[in-house]
Amino acid sequence: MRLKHFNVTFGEQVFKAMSDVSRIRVLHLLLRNKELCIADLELVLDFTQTKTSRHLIYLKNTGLVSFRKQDQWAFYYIKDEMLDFLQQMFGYLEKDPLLLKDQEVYQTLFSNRELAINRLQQRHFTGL
Amino acid sequence: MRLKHFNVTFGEQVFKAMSDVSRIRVLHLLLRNKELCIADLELVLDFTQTKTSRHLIYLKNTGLVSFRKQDQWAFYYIKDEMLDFLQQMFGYLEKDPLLLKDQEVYQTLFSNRELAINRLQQRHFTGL
DNA sequence: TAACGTTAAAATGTTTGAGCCTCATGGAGT
DNA sequence: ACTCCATGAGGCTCAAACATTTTAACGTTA
Repeated sequence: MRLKHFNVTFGEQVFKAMSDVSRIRVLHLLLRNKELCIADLELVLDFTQTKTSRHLIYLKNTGLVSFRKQDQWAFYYIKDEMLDFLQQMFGYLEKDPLLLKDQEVYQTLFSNRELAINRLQQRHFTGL
Repeated sequence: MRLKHFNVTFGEQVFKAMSDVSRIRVLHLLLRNKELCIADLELVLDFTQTKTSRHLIYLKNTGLVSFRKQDQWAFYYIKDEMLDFLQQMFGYLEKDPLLLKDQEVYQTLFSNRELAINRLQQRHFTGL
């Protein structure tokens, strides 16, 4: 169920969504780590909460991402049909230092169990 | 000399360049027909002269196109190192009705010898 | 378990700034 | 003078960043 073709109207939206470094960084993290909540993205990217939320709503409205509510968090993830396209896009950006650093920061925070994802996993282990 | 990787800063610029239907249509025509001058693009796309000129300067400034002066015309073309990337982009848009129509209009005008390109070729045949 | 206060997560209301269009003008070449 | 193209100024729409408010989970106490 991948998207092989789209029209210029949608294309315009998609490119506009990617025409901002903040959103590029968000999409990159979502692409490499399945899903993140607003709070975790804030932490990794060092954004304000408002900025993070706005950009994710923007991405949701253009149809690039979706989210699910679990406990107190909203976990955003890239929509299935866009994975193909975005992976191709980020092929061109895979060497970028800023994106590489973002992923490192994510890994560190995850290892240190400082993310909401960790707490979520914890709860599931303890049976709740 | 194709571009396989670029950083987010340039990526942001490129995506911003493509985040406008007018510029998408221009790039599409340049991609399929090597080079066009402002006046011809005006004619094919039904843009005002100002609008056409502004978008092409925008594309030139972001590094997607370049141009050469010949006789009274400025012929714009897609830069060599961006061909690969743009061809991949437009693979997703190849079925779009508006883009297909644009190319048809171009073909018709070209066949009817109503474009600057035609006059250019004419001059070369007659030896200037 | 009902009620209160506290904190965390996310969304919304507002203003400033950027991008696109049009009209009009300017300049270079034939 | 005519053609082709570029640029300046003004108006309009949309998006980014600010601070603030809503929503909901949690803990304690009784």
